[in-house]
Amino acid sequence: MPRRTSINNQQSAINNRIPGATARSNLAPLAVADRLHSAAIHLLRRVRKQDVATGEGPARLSALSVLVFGGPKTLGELAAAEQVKPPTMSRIAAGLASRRLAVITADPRDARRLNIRATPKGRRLLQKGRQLRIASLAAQLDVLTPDELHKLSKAVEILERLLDHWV
Amino acid sequence: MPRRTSINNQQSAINNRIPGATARSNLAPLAVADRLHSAAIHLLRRVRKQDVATGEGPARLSALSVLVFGGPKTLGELAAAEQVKPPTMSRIAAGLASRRLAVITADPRDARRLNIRATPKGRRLLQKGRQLRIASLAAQLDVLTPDELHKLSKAVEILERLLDHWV
DNA sequence: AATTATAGTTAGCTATGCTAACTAATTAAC
DNA sequence: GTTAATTAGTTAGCATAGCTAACTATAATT
Repeated sequence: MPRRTSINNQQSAINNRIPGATARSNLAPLAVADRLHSAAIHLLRRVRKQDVATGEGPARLSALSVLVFGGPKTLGELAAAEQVKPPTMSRIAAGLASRRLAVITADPRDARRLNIRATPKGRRLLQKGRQLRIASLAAQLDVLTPDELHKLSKAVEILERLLDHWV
Repeated sequence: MPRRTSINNQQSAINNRIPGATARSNLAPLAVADRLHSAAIHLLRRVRKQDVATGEGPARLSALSVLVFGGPKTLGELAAAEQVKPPTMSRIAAGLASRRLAVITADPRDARRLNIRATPKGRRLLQKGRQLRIASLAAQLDVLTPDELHKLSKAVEILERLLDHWV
């Protein structure tokens, strides 16, 4: 089987290859951006395969993750965090509630608002799924030398800082 | 606004936080896997925002990308590349054809097969979208020092090698 | 020639995204 | 303190994107 030079998927869409370089100064950032982008796509595509084991769709897992790690949220906050519109989150939240992964209660201070929080069951399911993802990635990292792992770790630090300041 | 320690989205689902370390030897891989995973999620989530400008959904953009960078494919090949089932790809391909982003022809050698190839219009649309993604990422990388950029580049090399040998 | 295997399609389901139009509750104006 | 405006979610209805099961058509085998 020939190795594909470019792969894409549902979570990614646009991909590889070197763009036409314009100014001299940003040639390097463009090239690194291109390869980093591609690597991120392929990496997530692979770890995401573990998610089927949870029996839940990506939107629910993602919203649940925000609830588990970010604490209770109103529907609007959850929609904003997930970058979806309120009607979409309305259905996702209802789905989580129907599966007993979250509970939805009225806000005592403002009857318009809904408070949504993860249940212990939701927490367990999320942790299990997340563990599968991380474990599958860690298993791959295991072949690296300590030096490579260290370099990778340092690069992640750079990325974390970048993401922190991203507009 | 407080910074969320963990974010997730449609393309990601499961996320951050340090898992319970078990054996001593794989503590580091697990920790790096965790942060790398999270960084990849956040990075793609941000660049993906550019995709709306293309006017096409993620599945179509992704399939189109395979066609543009990998050349013509049969429906089955495309389905395999995208990790979806044939009926799903059948509709995606029909969608691409209806938008004149790809053409579907019968294989002259085997009448059961369909040959799907990107049109010039499809190529242009993909390149435009991809450019927006890469440019938005490159713009962020631009704040890095040459040394940081170099370290990032080296880490991407490690990742590329890892992905190459991934089962 | 008959059977089996392969390539895609059709039908029908679920989930996930959207906008537009609505209800209900709160806040602001007067 | 009514009335008006704003805010929070829901409902309805549409499109996309995933699946399985059952089908058609073609090719390969026996």
